Amino acid sequence: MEVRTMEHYEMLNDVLVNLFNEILVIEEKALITSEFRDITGNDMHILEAVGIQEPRNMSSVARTLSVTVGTLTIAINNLVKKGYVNRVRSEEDRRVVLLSLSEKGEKAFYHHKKFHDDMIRAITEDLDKEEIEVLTRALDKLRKFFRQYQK
Amino acid sequence: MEVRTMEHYEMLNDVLVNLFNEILVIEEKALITSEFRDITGNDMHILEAVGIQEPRNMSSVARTLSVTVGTLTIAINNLVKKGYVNRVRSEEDRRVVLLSLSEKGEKAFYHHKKFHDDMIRAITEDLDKEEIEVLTRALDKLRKFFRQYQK
DNA sequence: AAAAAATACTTTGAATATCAAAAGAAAAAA
DNA sequence: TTTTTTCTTTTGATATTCAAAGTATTTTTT
Repeated sequence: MEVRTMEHYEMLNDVLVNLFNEILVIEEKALITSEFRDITGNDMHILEAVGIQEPRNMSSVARTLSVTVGTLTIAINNLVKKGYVNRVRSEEDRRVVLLSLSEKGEKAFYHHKKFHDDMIRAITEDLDKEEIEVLTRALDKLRKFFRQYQK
Repeated sequence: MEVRTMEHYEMLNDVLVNLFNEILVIEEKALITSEFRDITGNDMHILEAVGIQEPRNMSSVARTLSVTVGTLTIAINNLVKKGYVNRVRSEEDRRVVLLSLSEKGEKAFYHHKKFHDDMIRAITEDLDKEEIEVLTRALDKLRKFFRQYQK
């Protein structure tokens, strides 16, 4: 293995070992500002899954988050109590619970989104179009690797 | 924002929003094989922090993991009970506890390392030297972004 | 139409993770 | 020799998670 490649290996390994493990913690610190001081990083993750599109039911949100529906129920209890999420029984099928973001929840959602935008800007700042293309391709490979390894 | 760029934005955003959140879950599934069925992803993370170098004390490992020493004590109790970690009082300073990996712990450590190696290989396989360069640079920026945002 | 099965969700009980604060033991400083 | 500091563990409280049991509603079968 030549030196140059070795450096890249070390770099990538460091990212995998350290950065990914730190990201959730750091992200949480960055997100939980004075305005949204009563929600955790986990909560924010749930708000993101509930999203700003059509209301979603419990099962589908749980699937997105890879948790059981029981686990989600507890988390949603909290978010409803804190006023971030609306929980409404469906009229068509009264077994179904529909989740949506309250105004406060949407605010938090957009606050989070801004963090991601900032992050993407930071990453792509000094990259030209072609380089961004390369980066996108590499990350896509990373994703495929994970999704395939899952099996 | 032009269409091409928008696509990349979506792509990068998806990676940041979903992939990073999934990675730890997927990694855990991939790692907890029949051989190491009694440890969690969190355990594996701790084994990684204890590492295969010189024995480390509680405080320093806790700092690496960004948890309190009390939290680490509990986790180490488990790992010692399961036979992955050796916990020895230092002779020089009898307040200090020195942690090291047992043979079983080292095996798990290398198993984990192999996963990372596979992943890096998968990512870099189809990329030429220049492309790897771009990827490395972008990830380095991502790392800097996070470390700086932390303040 | 009634009974049985399936579906969507909540509740419960147990395990694990986490922190802050208190407590214990040993070393360093005064 | 006290006092203070350092390193670790313990304790009590809160949160997250899952599997399994329970509830309510809808769909399917008989």
